[in-house]
Amino acid sequence: MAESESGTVDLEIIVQGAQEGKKQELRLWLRMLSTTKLISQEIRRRLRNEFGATLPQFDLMAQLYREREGLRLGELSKRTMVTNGNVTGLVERLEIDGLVLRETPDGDRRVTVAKLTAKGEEHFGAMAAAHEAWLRELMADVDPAIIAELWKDIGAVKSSVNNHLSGAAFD
Amino acid sequence: MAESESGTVDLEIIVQGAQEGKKQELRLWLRMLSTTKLISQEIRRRLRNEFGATLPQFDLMAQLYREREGLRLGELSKRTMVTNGNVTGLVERLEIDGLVLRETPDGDRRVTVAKLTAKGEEHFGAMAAAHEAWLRELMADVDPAIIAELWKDIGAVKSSVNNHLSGAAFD
DNA sequence: TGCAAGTATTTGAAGTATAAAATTTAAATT
DNA sequence: AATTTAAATTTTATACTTCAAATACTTGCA
Repeated sequence: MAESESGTVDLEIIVQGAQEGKKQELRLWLRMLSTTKLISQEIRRRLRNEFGATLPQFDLMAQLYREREGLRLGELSKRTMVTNGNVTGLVERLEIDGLVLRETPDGDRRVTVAKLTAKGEEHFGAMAAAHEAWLRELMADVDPAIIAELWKDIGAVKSSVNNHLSGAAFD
Repeated sequence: MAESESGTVDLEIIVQGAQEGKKQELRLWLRMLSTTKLISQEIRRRLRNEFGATLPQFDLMAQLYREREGLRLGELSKRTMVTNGNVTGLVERLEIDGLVLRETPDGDRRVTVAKLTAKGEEHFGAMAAAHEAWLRELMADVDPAIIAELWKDIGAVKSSVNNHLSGAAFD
């Protein structure tokens, strides 16, 4: 913050800062994107090889696991950030595998509620334990303090993004 | 749950630390994933509305833009983290739109090189400028120092993940 | 009562994604 | 030269993705 004294040192920093600062967000985004892709691909591969499941199916089941009474498809769509039309097919396939079941409540026949079957709960339990261990393994070289800081700072990014969206959608 | 009279303080901290630390990586991953999805969806929407392009197409063109002589499809696959088979269709559609062209070099007829057409370069140039501005806008509320730190720390995560992959693939 | 307006889900079309098998061409062996 | 091995891409099959339009049901209100 010292612009004082002789005054030439900071000029360099300012000039450089202006150039770099311009693309800083882009660089961060590209790195976030490639890192997320990398992890996703690895998790996807392991889910497939060890449990015969896909990542979207895992995500969907994770939501149902913590709401044992089940969830409406629309609510499932919001929580998984998957479009409505997509949830339909996802639940359909899981129902065929006997992991999820659909039912229409008496009150409102427009609604479909999806919930895990006993088989689904058991299956997901095993996957969730492995999934958590995989993440610890993949991030093993990162200092826990850094992990905590990243969690906080990415939260700030998320808030900013949420404040500048063009359409709808919130967190 | 105290195990001894005198030495219980640290134990609690340790136990709690172990519990929390256990899921820290999972929490970070979930936040990274949801934030990345959020930004992707917004970028996707804007690319579609303002340029009639998709995100994968944009990514692919970005690679070709910085390699004016063109790239082999295999190389394109690595750089975009998109599978081989998928690159084929992606390039095919871009060729139909006249943004990309394919050619087979004389030396090796197994190879296909894709490069941007003049129209493709012009089109991408406009998109890239907008894209960069969008990211600055979306992250506008985040302190530049935090952006820089995130870039560095996510780099550490990426390295760790690369060191613990089960199959192949590097950065 | 009756129908316009709203809500919840499904369907359809085009594109993107993966893994794995198949194809084509090149290089290395024998 | 014929055979094997390897490399680069395409094809195939299935799943996931989005957006937009269609369907089915509910509600509010004249």
